Amino acid sequence: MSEPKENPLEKIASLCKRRGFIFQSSEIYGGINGFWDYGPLGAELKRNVKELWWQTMVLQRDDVAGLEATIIMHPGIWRASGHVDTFADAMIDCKTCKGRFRADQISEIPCPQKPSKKVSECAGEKTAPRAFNLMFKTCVGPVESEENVAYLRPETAQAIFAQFKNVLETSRQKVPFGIAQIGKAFRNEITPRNYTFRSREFEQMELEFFIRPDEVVEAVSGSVAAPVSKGHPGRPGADWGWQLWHQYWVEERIRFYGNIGLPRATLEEYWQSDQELAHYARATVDLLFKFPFGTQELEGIAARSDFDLSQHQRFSGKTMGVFDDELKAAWEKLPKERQDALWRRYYEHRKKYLARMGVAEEQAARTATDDANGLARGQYIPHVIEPSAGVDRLILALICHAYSEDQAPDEKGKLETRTVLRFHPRVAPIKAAVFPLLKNKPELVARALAVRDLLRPHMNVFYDEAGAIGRRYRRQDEIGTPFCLTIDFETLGEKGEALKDTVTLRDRDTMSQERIKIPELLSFLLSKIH
RNA sequence: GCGAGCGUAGCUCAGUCUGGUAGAGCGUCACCUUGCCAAGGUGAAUGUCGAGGGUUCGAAUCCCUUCGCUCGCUCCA
Repeated sequence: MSEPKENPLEKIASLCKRRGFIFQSSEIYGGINGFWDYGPLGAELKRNVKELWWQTMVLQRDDVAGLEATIIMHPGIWRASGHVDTFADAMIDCKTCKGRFRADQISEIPCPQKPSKKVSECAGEKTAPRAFNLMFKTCVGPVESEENVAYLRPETAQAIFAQFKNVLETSRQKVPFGIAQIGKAFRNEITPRNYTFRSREFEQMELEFFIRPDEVVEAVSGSVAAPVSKGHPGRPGADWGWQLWHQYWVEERIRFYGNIGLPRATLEEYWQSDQELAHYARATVDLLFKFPFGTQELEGIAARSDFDLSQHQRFSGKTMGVFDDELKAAWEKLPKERQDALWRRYYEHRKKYLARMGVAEEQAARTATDDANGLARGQYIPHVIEPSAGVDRLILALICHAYSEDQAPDEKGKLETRTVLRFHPRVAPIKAAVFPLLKNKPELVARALAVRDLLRPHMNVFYDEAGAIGRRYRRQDEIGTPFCLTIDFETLGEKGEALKDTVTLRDRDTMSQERIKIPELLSFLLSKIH
């Protein structure tokens, strides 16, 4: 109880609170489980990360468009996505064996303690069936009733699918292209754990990248390029099928993490096995980070086939298909046997999907035939590659990775522990701190404020004149500020013309100092933070 | 949801067993000092001891409830 904290996560949580990165939500009322607030520095850090993602995924590309959808949507969306069914099972707990079972399965599942008997027959004391819904529920309109129940979205992805046609028509994009969104999502987790890692309210950065089905690629390009090696496959080609697109996005995402200070070596790629894959997924790669509490997922890059758009097409009755004039033109020129082969493959995929979703055999065959006939008219439902990242767990990963303690000599040469957040300058909440060497010298203060004002329009800078200079450096180390600028008597020209108008530039990681001319400061710092 | 442990200042913790109404270190703020890596001096602010209820003349301390945190189960589309 009185032991000093050794768990790194506890040290990090203390630092985050002490310095204003992360607070517990509603703390003055005792807190609320699974909800976290970002303080001044955390808010800057998160803004930087989201801005970099948006820059990388949307603004610096010409094949991705943005979207910002509502949190509350038509409940039909969650029926189509499967969330209402899979989230809303009635569960029964056994007080004897501590097991939890779906109420509709207790006569099939064997009791964990007495496997000879089914759960419904064993002697364990059981609770009444309880609704177990992981989606937050609310009512639209002032009257609370079953008819106006709505849910807070448990993921941002579905809004992208629901608005797919609107975006397609207004953005002047053609498949392959993507729709990106950053936004809040809500899950009523049973056990929020591990600091902010699994929260009930969290933010996602998701891209749904729509591609041609392989049959269409083959019809248009003659063949589907196969992945040849590991690593980034380079610039996208017209003959890429889903496998290359999937590999491309895995590598693009790893690059992104490298650019914000999580190099490849800090991540682990985990390819889900066939047993783990969701039934509609063709492949899913999780990008994992080694948190102090275990190696956990930061992002999943899933090849989701045409499942999502197909579901919304079936449930909404609106077509989610696209018209592709290249396909139409190419199809006409294909020899009959190639047409038939591609038709057959597309037909089988569609029929398999429909059958799995419970569509009757005959109806499935009819619908799949219609779908396959669409190919000749240039019509198909796009497939999708989904890189989906959690912002808050990325923030936590950045802080955990940045956190370090090293030994630095103090004034008397004694070694002291120095706590440093080694953020990449791109994400650091404060880019540069500006100090007058002494605060009781008005010339130094005035000059320091002038340097602050020079930089402030371009980056987040922090001015500090309180305390000894060493203490001010250490304060900035602890919040991850990469550069400190000290205005001293050399700056004022007291040590000769050569040093006039230069400042001390102190580096957070090496603690080394160099002189830099004030007119060169801005371009130097911008080169480091961009 | 179940079981165990914990909750005292911004942070880390002492005080709880043996009821007598709150402390330390660090941090923060102000002033002085300070010529480049947590220096020194003086002063200050901050706790309904997680919350609610009970026992008692008196509760941080004992009891109950509740909320929160941690760990183990469970769950994890």
